[in-house]
Amino acid sequence: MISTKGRYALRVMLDLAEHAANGFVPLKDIAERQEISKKYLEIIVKDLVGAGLIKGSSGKGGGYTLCRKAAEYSVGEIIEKTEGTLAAVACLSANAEKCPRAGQCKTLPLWREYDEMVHNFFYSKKLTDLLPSRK
Amino acid sequence: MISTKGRYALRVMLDLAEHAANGFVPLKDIAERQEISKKYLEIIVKDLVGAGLIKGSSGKGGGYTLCRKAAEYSVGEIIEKTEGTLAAVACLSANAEKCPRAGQCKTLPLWREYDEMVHNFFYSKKLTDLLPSRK
DNA sequence: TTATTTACCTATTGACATAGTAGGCAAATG
DNA sequence: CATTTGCCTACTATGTCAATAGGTAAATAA
Repeated sequence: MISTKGRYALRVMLDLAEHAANGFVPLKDIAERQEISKKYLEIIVKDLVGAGLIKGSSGKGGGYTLCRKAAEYSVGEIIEKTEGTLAAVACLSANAEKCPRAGQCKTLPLWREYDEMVHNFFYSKKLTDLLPSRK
Repeated sequence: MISTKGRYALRVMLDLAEHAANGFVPLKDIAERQEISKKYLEIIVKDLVGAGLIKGSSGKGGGYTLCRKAAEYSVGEIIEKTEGTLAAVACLSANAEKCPRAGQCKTLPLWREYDEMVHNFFYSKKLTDLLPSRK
């Protein structure tokens, strides 16, 4: 299950994309618009900054802003960076130790297939796909 | 993420399907073949029995057996029954309280689409799809 | 009838993750 | 130099995960 961390991160990214014109967007504003505790968001944006997805600027007139254009972000990388992994089962997680039963495991191919499907789904979805199209 | 409970449940079901000819299969045998603690498996088969997927018989010559033919089980129902839900995000879980932001939530359609994809994937996969085809 | 084999039941545990909160320091601007 | 902002460490309550422990009940075979 995708936790609040990943889901909130996505909402923060969307909020930043929508207010990109304003330059740096203060976290306080995002917290109010998204109705999420600012304190909790601090943890999440820290991850996003650490992952190089957004950047922050201190002081008056500061806030956060995207590093790239909205269309260049996939939902997958946002979730993966904040959630830690996109893997659906522990055996397929990046830091998983090698399972001794892998060779004879009848379920492993299923998990692989699932994992690939999920990966494709989220990495083909761009941030702009979630934005309202302005005509 | 799909936990051990759902994954082990699937392996138990596959084991039962492979040894269906023998009638009731003792949990002890399954535990040994699958290299999973019998004690832990007890919890899992209890769920499976409760969900009406398998049935147990006490005493010598007893064990567990499938209620239907292997081809009539979808992987989805096995995981859903043992895992509690197949929902990828809390907002889409069956017992979720109505989110007041649902109307304006820009991410909800994404989760719905994802949820549908996952549901279709697992419900279209049958137990027999994971079994080696004997020629 | 009694020993054995099996399922089935309740309770408990340690480790870890989740979803935050609290209280500050550092930097930038007006 | 006061205010606004980001940034940092620490703490906590609650819950879930993955088991283990120690039984009772039922069915069968000797």
